[in-house]
Order: sequence, then structure tokens, then C-alpha cells
Amino acid sequence: MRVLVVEDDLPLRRIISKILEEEKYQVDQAENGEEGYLLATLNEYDLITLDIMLPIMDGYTVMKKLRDKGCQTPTLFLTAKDRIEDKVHGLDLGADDYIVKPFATEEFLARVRSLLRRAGKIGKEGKITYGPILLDTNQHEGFINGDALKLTIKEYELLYYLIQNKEQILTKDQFFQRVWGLESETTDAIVELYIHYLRKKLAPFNFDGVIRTVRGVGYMLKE
Amino acid sequence: MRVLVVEDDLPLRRIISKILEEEKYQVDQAENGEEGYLLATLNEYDLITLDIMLPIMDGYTVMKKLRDKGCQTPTLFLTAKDRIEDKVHGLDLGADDYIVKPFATEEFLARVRSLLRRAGKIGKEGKITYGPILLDTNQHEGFINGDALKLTIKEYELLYYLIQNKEQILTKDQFFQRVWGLESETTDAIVELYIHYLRKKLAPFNFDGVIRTVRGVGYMLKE
DNA sequence: AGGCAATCTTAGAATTTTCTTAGAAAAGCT
DNA sequence: AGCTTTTCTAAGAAAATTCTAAGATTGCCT
Repeated sequence: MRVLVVEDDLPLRRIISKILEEEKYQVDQAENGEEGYLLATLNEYDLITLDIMLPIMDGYTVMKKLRDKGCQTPTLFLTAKDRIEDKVHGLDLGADDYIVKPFATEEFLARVRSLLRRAGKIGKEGKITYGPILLDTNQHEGFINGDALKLTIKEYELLYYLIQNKEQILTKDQFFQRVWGLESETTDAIVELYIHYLRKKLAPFNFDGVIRTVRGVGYMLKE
Repeated sequence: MRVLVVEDDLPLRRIISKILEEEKYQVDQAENGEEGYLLATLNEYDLITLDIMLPIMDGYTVMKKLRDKGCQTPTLFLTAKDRIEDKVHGLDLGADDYIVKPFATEEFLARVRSLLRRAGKIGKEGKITYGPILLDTNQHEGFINGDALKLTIKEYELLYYLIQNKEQILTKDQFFQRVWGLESETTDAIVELYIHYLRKKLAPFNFDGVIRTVRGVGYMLKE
């Protein structure tokens, strides 16, 4: 699950990112409206948290420009206590929500989850499957017929991405960008290794074959 | 599917190429109008993305010269500002679509797909067929009655090109330029070999006959 | 029919891509 | 701090693809 955090205040941005990362969200950060807008157009996020007071371009403008472009990413606005009154009520509360700074961690996370659920990004039960493979998004764990696969975070995310795009080829680079992110020091050769790890954990159930190699292109989940 | 990206701004050119490559398009890049024009005349592309502001020769001129030569390749114009006169001018010259920078990845890809679809280069669901032969662009695989042909990339692209131009003769040189590209070290004799490989994979289904040799000219898909 | 050129076929060499292994580095936990 | 788990680096093995080369076959022309 990818989140973009647009916030100019460095300590707060770090805290928010940390909170989200601890919840296993993959976080990108922007420190002003323009950067936020750029990142949001270049990448596809599941959620954006957007400060309203921002240098260069304020949160409302970023939002408006994104919506004009057809971007429907659910957005959580952050606003200072003394400024709630103005435009907040004009928001489309179906796709958006707002939270007043300072806020409690749990409230923040609850709103994030709620937005994601409303947008259909996570199911109520938080489970996705492919054949007998089941991923529980709450536990961050995978199962086959009830047996836990004991996946690490990276393995889990790789498998998640595979299931999300079942029966479609994903390139190594796509995996890399999605699971490791652009700032990573590593090369996308790491993907091969993790595909290998995944197959190894699927092998005892005779399911290592579902991850197919498409030579010269990438990998896919099939049959 | 071959795309030519003509764009002088290096980061943007890289981003566009990357986006396209992730979608399994084969991308060539040109950094100015002259280079773009040259590449477009030397190779046969399925699509050109053409920046308007370019060094040496601007996008309009490139476009005009190509159309004058009879080149009908669908072209997507990129323009920095939403200036209506740009749009009108471009469309006058035969541009097929036009997108304003900066743009969202998905919008860009949607336009690319839509152009290719309009030009009949891809079917709606990413599948093209000839008789019982089916190519699935999502899987990069060919099928006959549901049986996979296990094509390599080169074989797939050759067959793809054949189906795209079914019942029309293509010269070895056309295959060579299209599948191997200009930078290739090989000679176009390699085409014979790959036609052979393809026939071999089609033979079990009694379909090796559909690839006909037209002596002294080339090959075609027929009956 | 014979000869010539184009095409087909085969085999294996060269290259590229992917897999596997092992261990080092980093991060997390108690 | 010390132990455990996870992540990453590196390099060689294995596998698949791509290409070279050469001889066989086919069709066309005189």
C-alpha cells in the first residue's frame, strides 16, 4: 500500500512517515505542494496525506489540480486547529477526510484505514487470494490451506503485488519500484532473489510453479 | 510494439521511455527533431510521441515532413502549456492526439493505448488473433485453441508483426528492422531462421502452412 | 535438364538471462 | 549487548535464447 506524505514541517513529516511505515505502508515524502503534485502525477498512490499550509502551492490547489487531471486518490488533509472553519467542509467526503493537528497516532491510522476501506483498497476482512493462496493484510501473512508461509515483509509485498496483478506479467523493474521504491540503493536483480525465496516457501505445498518466469520480460502468477 | 520518443529534456525522456518499457513497448529515443525525423524514416514505428519544442527542428516540422513522405504513424504530441493554438496547429498537421505536460502516467498510457487501438494495432483486451492463432499481449504468449506455443520474445514479435499485417506481404528487411532494429549486428538472414522456428512451433497444430513464403519478396500470413 | 539463387534445415557456439548458494551487513528483539 | 531474523551482495551454475555457419533443398530460368 503506497502513501504520499506532503508536509513541509520536517519533524512532523518524519513522524507521520514513521507511523505509516510501522504499519507497513510504503511511504514517499514531499516537502512542498509542487513536489507533492509532481510525485502524485508520476506515481500511483493508494492514499495521499496532504497538509493545507504549504510553500509554493497550498494543499487545496494541489488537490484541485490533481482532481482536474482525473486523479481520484483518496486524500487525508492535515490542518491546524485554528483553521478548520474555512474550506474543509467543501471537501468531497467520500474520497477525502481531514484531521486536525496535533493528532493521536491511533486516530490518524484509523482515518487512513477508513479512507482506504471506503476507496475499496482494503476489504473489511483484509484478505486477498489466488487459488489456495491467501494473504491476510491485517497479519501481513500468507497461508496455503491454513498453513502459514512465514513471509518476511518483502516477500509478503512481492506476493501481494503478484496476486493483485494475477495472470499478468510484471517486470522486475515494476516489482523493484513497488516493493523497494526509487530511492533504494539496490538494483532490480534483488527481485530475482526474492522470487526465489518465495518459490522456496511455496514449494512444500507444490505451489512454486504458480510463479512463472517469462524470460526477457518478468514474472507472473498463473495456473 | 515499437515506439519512438522524441524529447529533448533528458529526465522526461527517460521517464517516458521507462513508462513505455514497463508496458512492454520497445522504445527508441531521439533528443532532437532531426534525429527523430531520421529514426522515423529509417524504422517503422507503431507510435511516435513527439515534443513540440525541440532543438534543430521543432515537432511541427518533423510531423509535417513525415506526413509529406506518406508516413501515417499515429503521433502523440507533447506540449508544455495548454495553448489552444498549439493544439489546433498540431491537429491541422495530422497529429492524432495531444497531451499537456506534466501529465499523469495513467493518462499518458491511456492515450497511447487509445491511439494504438484507433490505428488497429491492438484489440480492446490486449489480444489479437488470426484464425485460431491468438496472441495475448498481457502474457506475451501465443495460443492455438488454448495451447501455449511457448514463444520466445523474438518469435512472439515476429508473429505479432505477421498478424498485424495479415494477408499482406512483408519483406525480410521489414521484419528485420521491426524486430531486430537498426543497431543489430546481424543480417536479415536471421529472419529466415526465425520464420523456421515459428513454423516449427505451429507445425504440431498443422498450422505451419499459414506462414507463406513469397519467393524473392518475403513472407505473409494467409489462409 | 542443368544451373543459379533463394530459402530451409540443422547443429552447435556464443551470449544473455535467470537461478542458486553462501555469507556479509543491517535491523529487530529481549 | 548479544542473539535472531531479514535483507542484500556477489559470484558461479544452469538454462534458455539468439546467432553463426554450412550444407540441403527448392523453385525458377534459360
